Amino acid sequence: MRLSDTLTGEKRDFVPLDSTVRMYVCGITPYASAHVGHAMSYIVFDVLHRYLEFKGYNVRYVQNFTDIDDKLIARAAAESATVQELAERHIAEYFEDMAALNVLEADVYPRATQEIPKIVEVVSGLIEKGYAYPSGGDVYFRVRSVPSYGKLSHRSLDAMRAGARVEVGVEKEHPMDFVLWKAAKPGEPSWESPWGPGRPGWHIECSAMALRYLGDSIDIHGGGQDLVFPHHENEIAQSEGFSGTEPFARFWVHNGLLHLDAEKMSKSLGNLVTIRDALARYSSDAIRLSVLNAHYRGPGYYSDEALAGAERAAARLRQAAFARPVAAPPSAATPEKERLDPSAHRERFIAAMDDDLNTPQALAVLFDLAHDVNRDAEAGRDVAGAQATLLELGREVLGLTFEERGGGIDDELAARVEALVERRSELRAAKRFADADAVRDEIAALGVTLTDSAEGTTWKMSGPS
RNA sequence: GGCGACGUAGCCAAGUGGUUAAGGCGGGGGUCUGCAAAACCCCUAUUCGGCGGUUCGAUUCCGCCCGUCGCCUCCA
Repeated sequence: MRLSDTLTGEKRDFVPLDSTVRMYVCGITPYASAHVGHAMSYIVFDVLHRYLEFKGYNVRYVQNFTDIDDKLIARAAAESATVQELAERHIAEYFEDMAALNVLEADVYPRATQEIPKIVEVVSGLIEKGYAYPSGGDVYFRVRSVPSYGKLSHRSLDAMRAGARVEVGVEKEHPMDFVLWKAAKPGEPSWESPWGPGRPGWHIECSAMALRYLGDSIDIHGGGQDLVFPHHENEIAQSEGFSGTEPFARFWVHNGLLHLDAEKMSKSLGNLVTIRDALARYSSDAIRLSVLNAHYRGPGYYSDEALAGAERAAARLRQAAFARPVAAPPSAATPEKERLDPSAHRERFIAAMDDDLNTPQALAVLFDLAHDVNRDAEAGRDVAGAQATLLELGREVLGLTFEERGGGIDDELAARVEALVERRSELRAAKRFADADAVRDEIAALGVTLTDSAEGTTWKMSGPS
């Protein structure tokens, strides 16, 4: 398959270093609930993860939690909780959110606070090699020691320095030098180190964890586009400086950012919708479909209109996957020509995914397949094999569940609806249609939609309000 | 200001130097139904922001312009 690499700006053939693909994706800083922008990113990398395994690769997937930083400290203080309590709560919530979105688990979820020895080792190594220097209890990375600094984000130190918002710290040699280790302030969580009590700076934890769990050279390093600079740029400087191995990551994969009302969604702007908010209104499949409908490198857009449309689209795939042929049930005796052969669709799907994870195109193939399944099922042909392919590709590769949004119906309501449905059926049998329609209106007022068929009447909760 | 991305039907969104420019939503028509709903089927861009250029031929390559957005500060 071909994959885009932010560093070279090229789309190249992806070949892992050895039989196991090493993939590291930056995780969250657990100081608040994850929002749908996070959902977009982790769904994208989930699909990459799934597709690599679908292709037969072994994947070792590492995703971190940066469970110590300024915002965590500030938020914990505001809530009179410890940093650890706050982090644990949001990490637990994150796992629930990901499970609800049908995101497969990574193999390792290291946490910054549990990797202090490795972090200290990396910082020490960087000092020894001249890439870093202690200063007043802090330790800084010396950006001028890396001539290629800026190679990922395609900018030069001079250009960055020209930026008006860079402040020169008194204890730094260069304004772009960034902190590896921060001296502890009173009351803050801290760990012992050769430079005194302190805590890791922002970027170092990812270098330490990637080096520890995946080695000096990894195949894929992923994250949102907003991490390209400074986070990933600094990770490269730290990791390559420490290990002496280039490249630290062979493919840098960045997803575009999710927008809400024409602006990117972010914690700092406050314009966010949490994953729980979204899941309360839309199915996991709808959320995934809305993400995968656009290429991962471009921006995504969250809106009720888009999600409602995706919900309908999800229902369309589900319908086709479980549609029953109108004629005789399929059997082994079914002539070849009376069967829908999905192999061409399958090839097109794989070709699309092979081309830098072109999920919009892959999805289009699935919709084409759904269309053919419906048409042929109507004509009485055997579509079982095609349906199996639809389910297989949708579930295994795209992480769709083909299930409706679950839960939310209590027994009392169900009993009431059942009784009303029964009454309406009796009225219909008696051809008292006006009365039957009145009952239907009553049922509709409860937020329930009825579906009549030859086998009887079924009901379900209407779509999101 | 520097660097970068993008502008395709009512909306979302793939894609290609040249036969009919994917797919989804929405909309229109039809099948089914007591009527509906749901579901399914059919239809729905002579055209790809604007102006030039290269070319036999450009939506696709180049230049300029207009517009939107991102990064340069915490962010997936």
